[in-house]
Amino acid sequence: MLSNACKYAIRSILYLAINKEENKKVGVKKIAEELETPQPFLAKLLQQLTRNKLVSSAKGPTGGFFLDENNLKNSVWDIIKCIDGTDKFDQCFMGLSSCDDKNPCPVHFTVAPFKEKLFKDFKDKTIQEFVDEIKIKGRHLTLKNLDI
Amino acid sequence: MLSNACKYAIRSILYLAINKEENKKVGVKKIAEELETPQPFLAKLLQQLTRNKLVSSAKGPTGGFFLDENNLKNSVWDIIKCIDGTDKFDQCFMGLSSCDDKNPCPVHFTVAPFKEKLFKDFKDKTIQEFVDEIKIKGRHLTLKNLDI
DNA sequence: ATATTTGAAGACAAAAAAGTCTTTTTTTAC
DNA sequence: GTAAAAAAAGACTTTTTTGTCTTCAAATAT
Repeated sequence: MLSNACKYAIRSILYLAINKEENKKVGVKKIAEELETPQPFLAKLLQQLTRNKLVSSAKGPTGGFFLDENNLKNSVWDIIKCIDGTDKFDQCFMGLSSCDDKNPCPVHFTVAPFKEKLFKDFKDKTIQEFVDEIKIKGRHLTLKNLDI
Repeated sequence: MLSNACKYAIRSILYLAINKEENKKVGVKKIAEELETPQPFLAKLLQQLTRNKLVSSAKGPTGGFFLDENNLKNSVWDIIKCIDGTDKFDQCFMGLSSCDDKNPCPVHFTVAPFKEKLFKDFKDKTIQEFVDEIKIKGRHLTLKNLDI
């Protein structure tokens, strides 16, 4: 559903939001290690996110990526729009060019409510709200902290 | 979620099941036209499905593809296994290598019930049953018969 | 028998996605 | 001021997906 690129992007931003501290910036290297993603590939993604004002960055030593107040007001949906675009979410699960409640494909009524719920999760909540919920409910983004 | 290849394959088989008549075979050309898919690409897929006994075929004039009784006993899941494999269904929506009820990613509890339902739709019902339901409930696979 | 029609098979090509590498620019610490 | 550290930018490569083309094999109608 989402490309690798998009998954990396979402997780990066949630990571930055969760680990946000005043004046702290995080380098690609660190983020890539934590999320276990290919570093140069992630670097490109972070640049794209920065260009689109979903992430903030600073060059030079002590530089890195971080989220400012405005960045935190975006939604996960904004990230998806930036990296993957949202066309694929409008498309029929079985590939029909017209599939809706009136002319449903065989799995339309299984897929439609799911999309509805997922959209709600992604569109309505800001990154900040998403992260607050993650912290309360204990969701995770990386395997690093899991003691097994 | 599903590749184009897989969508074409599923729709082809459902098409053959819906339009099944005694001793009638359908050529790739006809199927590709009806489903509006690239013909040579679909031909390869049908060959793959035939090799895996999900579809039956006959060469020569009046030849073509069709479903025998055994073919109708397969499930949509069998088609997915044949074309895409099922790994992607086991993977986390956000790309975490371990994501389950105990260590859920942020959208785990939105995605999990959907997968559950979708699996049920795809695994439990045979093609025959799937098609019976399609016929009763009036689902569609092509745009050809829709008068707008 | 043979021409024709159809699927089978595999090589080939194009496009998209994923990922790498190198160079440049900016900034900070010394 | 200079060296080092970081992001920015863009060219490049690899892999996967999607799709085409050509040749071969089988079966049928005549």
